[in-house]
Amino acid sequence: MVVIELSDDDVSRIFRALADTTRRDIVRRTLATEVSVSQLAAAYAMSFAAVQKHVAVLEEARLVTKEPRGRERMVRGNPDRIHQAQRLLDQFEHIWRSRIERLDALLEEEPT
Amino acid sequence: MVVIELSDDDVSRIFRALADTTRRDIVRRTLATEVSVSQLAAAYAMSFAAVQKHVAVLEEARLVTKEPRGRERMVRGNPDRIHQAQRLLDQFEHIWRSRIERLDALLEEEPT
DNA sequence: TTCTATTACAACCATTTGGTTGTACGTTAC
DNA sequence: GTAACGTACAACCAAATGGTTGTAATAGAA
Repeated sequence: MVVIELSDDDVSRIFRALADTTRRDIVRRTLATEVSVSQLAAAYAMSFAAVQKHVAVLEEARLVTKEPRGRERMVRGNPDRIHQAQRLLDQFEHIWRSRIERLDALLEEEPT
Repeated sequence: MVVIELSDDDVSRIFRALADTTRRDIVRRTLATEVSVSQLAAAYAMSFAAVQKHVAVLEEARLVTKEPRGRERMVRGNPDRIHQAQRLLDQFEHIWRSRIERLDALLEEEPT
């Protein structure tokens, strides 16, 4: 696992990309199996172009990759990126935990 | 820990709220210590009203709570909600892992 | 070659977002 | 009581978002 430093904009792009039901569903599908853009488009009640745009947003966030296969573009979910997002949330939990530790330390202080 | 069922809109709201640098910073600050809205506002190069709106977005996503204290409104980060977001990402990883298992099973199949 | 499927991309539109300023209101301090 | 502080909220604005339709290019099938 290569540890990549995420810029603030990267982080925003990742969460932004995940903030849409259709896009989350696309991530699920492309993590489960490899599918073409047109196969994805067939699954949703919206135009092909709309789905194409959703895939583009996910691609910019690097949550999926697109690979040409004949005339199709196969979309693959990127589990590494999901993992990175998880680690971001971990950092929040660390902040919270260290707060609790500080409070505990206060309570344990000997009254002078 | 109470396990709450998150609606699709809830999930969108959570990720949407986290898709902004200022808001992520507010979450960090309010997980670390309790701060008033005006204290938060003082930390950023934008108007009080703008920060107020950011807090409102976080509040709608239940990532923070606001509690009146005198004339101030104290903002507290909600670690439970962060945890829920983490579990959402966990689900994506499960999908990925079960794909790998399927592929492994295929490879292990006896050629007939 | 010709037809069809898949994709790319531009132009357009309504709504949302992230910011602003201004005004009003309750609370604390003097 | 009055001034200052902290908040709420409305109105406004530019830019981004999520959708549409239409057109063009490329690859595969007939």
